[in-house]
Amino acid sequence: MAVIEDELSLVFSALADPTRRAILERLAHGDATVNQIAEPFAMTQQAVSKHLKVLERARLISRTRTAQSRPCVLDTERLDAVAGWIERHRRIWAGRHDRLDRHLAALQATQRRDGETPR
Amino acid sequence: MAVIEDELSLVFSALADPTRRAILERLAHGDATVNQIAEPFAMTQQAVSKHLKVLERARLISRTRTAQSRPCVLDTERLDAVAGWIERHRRIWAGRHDRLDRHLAALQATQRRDGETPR
DNA sequence: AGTTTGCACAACCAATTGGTTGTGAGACGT
DNA sequence: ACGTCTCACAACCAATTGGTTGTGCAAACT
Repeated sequence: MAVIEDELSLVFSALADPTRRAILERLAHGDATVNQIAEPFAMTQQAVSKHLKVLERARLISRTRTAQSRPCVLDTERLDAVAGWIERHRRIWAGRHDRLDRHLAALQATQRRDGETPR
Repeated sequence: MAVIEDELSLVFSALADPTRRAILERLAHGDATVNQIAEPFAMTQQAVSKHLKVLERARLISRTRTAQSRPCVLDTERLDAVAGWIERHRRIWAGRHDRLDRHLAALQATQRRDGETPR
């Protein structure tokens, strides 16, 4: 339905998949080929290739052609945009909370664990 | 396909829609009823209601029942988790770019708090 | 009591997503 | 030259997404 999709939406939806986040974590430790990336996952090479295309479209990774392999490299710039958006809104919301002195929502802030369950 | 979806994926995919981000921006300026939220959008009230349900499932907003209206309130906590993820990865990636990759193994070991263990 | 307002549930629809298998191109090893 | 390895394209499929209309409940207004 969304023919044209803004950058932010592309990045967020690319990050909305555990497999793709795992791929990014893998790449954070060093560049890798498609097969190296695909190896730990319980899915076909083609499926991983699709995920890489999504990440590439969101410009979270870029790829070069070295002989017959297509090494994947992280692209930091995109993540800065997302971090910027988040930070802006965090600030607004934090301000709102101080002003309104709402319910003791601050108590929930002790929970800082984000569990991931890859397949 | 993803029957069980982790918190992070829920939040990211909730943020991956411009309409929903606009709703959050609207709510940042104050609580609002469904109709107030729906007013500026060129879509039906039911569609907005669906978006609100997505945001609620991602726990980016919470709702109370006040008489016949269902005011929406922002929930900051979730965004902290996302900001945390982003920040962690930004650091790793930044480190990768202006440092020697070899020495990073130690650093990333200390920063890995969300167990993404693909297998 | 009857009407209006605020909201959500249900059924439907087209487009997208995330996976599969099948296939084939291009670079490498021998 | 031949086989192998790396990777992506195409066709297909089920499930999900993002919208619609139709409907109906519950609270509020008159």
